[in-house]
Amino acid sequence: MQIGAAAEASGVSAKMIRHYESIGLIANGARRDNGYRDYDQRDLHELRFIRSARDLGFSLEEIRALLDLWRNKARSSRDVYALAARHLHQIETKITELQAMSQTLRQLLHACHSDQRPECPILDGLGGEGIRGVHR
Amino acid sequence: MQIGAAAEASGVSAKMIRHYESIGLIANGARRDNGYRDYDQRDLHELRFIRSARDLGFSLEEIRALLDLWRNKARSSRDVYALAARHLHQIETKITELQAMSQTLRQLLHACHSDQRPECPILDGLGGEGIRGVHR
DNA sequence: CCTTGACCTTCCAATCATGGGAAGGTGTTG
DNA sequence: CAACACCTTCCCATGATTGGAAGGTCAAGG
Repeated sequence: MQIGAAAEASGVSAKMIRHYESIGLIANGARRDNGYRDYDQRDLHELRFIRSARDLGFSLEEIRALLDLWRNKARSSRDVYALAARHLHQIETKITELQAMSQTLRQLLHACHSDQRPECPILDGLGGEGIRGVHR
Repeated sequence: MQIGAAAEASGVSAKMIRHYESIGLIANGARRDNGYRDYDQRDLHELRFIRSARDLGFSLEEIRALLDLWRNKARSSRDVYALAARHLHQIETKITELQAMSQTLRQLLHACHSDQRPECPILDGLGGEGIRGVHR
């Protein structure tokens, strides 16, 4: 299986497959005589794993750790749980931040007449001292 | 007012103030004889505006547009509203995506025993075919 | 036999917002 | 005069991904 087919089947672009290989996330796999990369079902499984983890927002470093656990038969599910729980917490923190932003934005939008006149509470709000957008 | 004081007062780092200047987000302002940048209350107001907009998640390109509107006395609040509304929509989309991720993660975490054994529904879920994390 | 087109290879660059650090100038204080 | 706290410009790194250039490989069709 060439890289294009593996990309198609896994949902990971050929570009990214090469990149993951270059940073050591996946092993430098088999090559054919012509130098083309060759993928089997095992590789495909790994790529799909990565794809799923990316879809859940795990960083490549987190995925590196997840792959280590996945490959390690002597792992404890506690370690996996801890990693995933930490990530969930990050996501929830992010959601909270975004909700604070969206709430402030909605208030500003609500105060704005949205007509042809220049007066605008949105600009006034941004120009004022200090927006509660959490962040930084 | 030197750049350090302006940074302190605006919440925008000196590094970023120079950067904003270099990309034309703020004007190439006044310099003293020694070459040091010099800031007044007007500049400070602008920096605070940028800082607030960043806190609300606006990109620098969106902020560029907002600043244009802010400086333009003949603006219509409708244009400001449209820009902000578009941004709010992006944020809400992002929140929805993150909520989908967090829900899937919570389900996986809930199924995991989190003990010393290797069996782990989290890894199984990631290895399975297709995670509903929205995204990409 | 040669061309076309669809693959593949490596390498370099761009994105976005920010920070780190080097190498050097300026200015005040002890 | 030295120490220190500023400032200047310039280059590089981050994270994940994409784009593109320049070139090799291979099968089908004229």
